[in-house]
Amino acid sequence: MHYTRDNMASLLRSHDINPTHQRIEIAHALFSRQEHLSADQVMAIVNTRHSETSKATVYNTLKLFLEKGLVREVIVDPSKVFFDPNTSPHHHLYEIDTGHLSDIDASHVQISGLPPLPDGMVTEGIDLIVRVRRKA
Amino acid sequence: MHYTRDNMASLLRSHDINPTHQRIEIAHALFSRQEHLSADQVMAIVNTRHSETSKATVYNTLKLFLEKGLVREVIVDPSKVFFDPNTSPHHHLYEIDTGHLSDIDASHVQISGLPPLPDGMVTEGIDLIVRVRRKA
DNA sequence: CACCAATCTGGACTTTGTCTAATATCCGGA
DNA sequence: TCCGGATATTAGACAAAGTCCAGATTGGTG
Ligand SMILES: [Mn+2]
Ligand SMILES: [Mn+2]
Ligand SMILES: [Zn+2]
Ligand SMILES: [Zn+2]
Repeated sequence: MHYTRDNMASLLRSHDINPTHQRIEIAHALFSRQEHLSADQVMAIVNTRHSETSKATVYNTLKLFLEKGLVREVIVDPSKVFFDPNTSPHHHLYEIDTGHLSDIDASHVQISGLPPLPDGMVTEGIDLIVRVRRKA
Repeated sequence: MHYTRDNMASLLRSHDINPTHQRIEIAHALFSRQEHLSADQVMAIVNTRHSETSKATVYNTLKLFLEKGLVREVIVDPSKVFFDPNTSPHHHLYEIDTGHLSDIDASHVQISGLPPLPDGMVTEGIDLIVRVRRKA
């Protein structure tokens, strides 16, 4: 399955999102790269060559994708949020020096011994972030 | 051991920090409460009654505390950083609705199966965040 | 074509955080 | 005590990420 714009349209429809030109471009930026991108980076990618999509639309669209479960949010840098086209459960490795964020497959990682949740609470997600730095 | 201002001064000295009036007040805000506070919250606490400490000093001081290992940074909310007076290894529970952040004791939690680090990299820390929401 | 709802847009605005140049404080030596 | 330099604090300008809104576009449908 390639990440053509047509396939992006189907993907959007399957998540109950009306596939407009801008939404298709933004989805294509994320899914064709399979990388963690900030709103700023998405903006830059989508607007290479000629400017097509406004800042407001980029933010609105990413928020929409989030609500519809098409992407996931990764909060590891205090100065910007990353959007992640990989919504399967997985963890993250963050290289502090470079700002590069990569996936850690969850299938072999095991987390045990977490205390029971407070009453009336339900888990929205468990984020495990390994912060690394180049050895001195 | 109470969190008197005198004890704060000793604590600062023991971390190689020159204990000034402002630094003592900021340390006192964090340690007497033993809570996770944002820079904004620290600012508000320290400046109740009469204004004493500037925004620049609050940020400078929190960064200094961080460098000297007196506090830890917790990144869970895309809109602000929390500072944590508890530097022992522990995890966090984040209530998305309220923004409230609490500690999870690390002693019973076990994380296994993490892949080996990329070459030349060293772990700076492992953050485990359980995001919860009030049940619908 | 005319209409309506959904979408997109520029730009003003807010918030968190940084930077800088001027001032204040502290401390050791003469 | 007075001086001089180092350290610390400050106000306010600035920057970057993100939000908001009122007006313009778009894309069907009758
Ligand atoms: Mn294009
Ligand atoms: Mn006071
Ligand atoms: Zn990921
Ligand atoms: Zn904590």
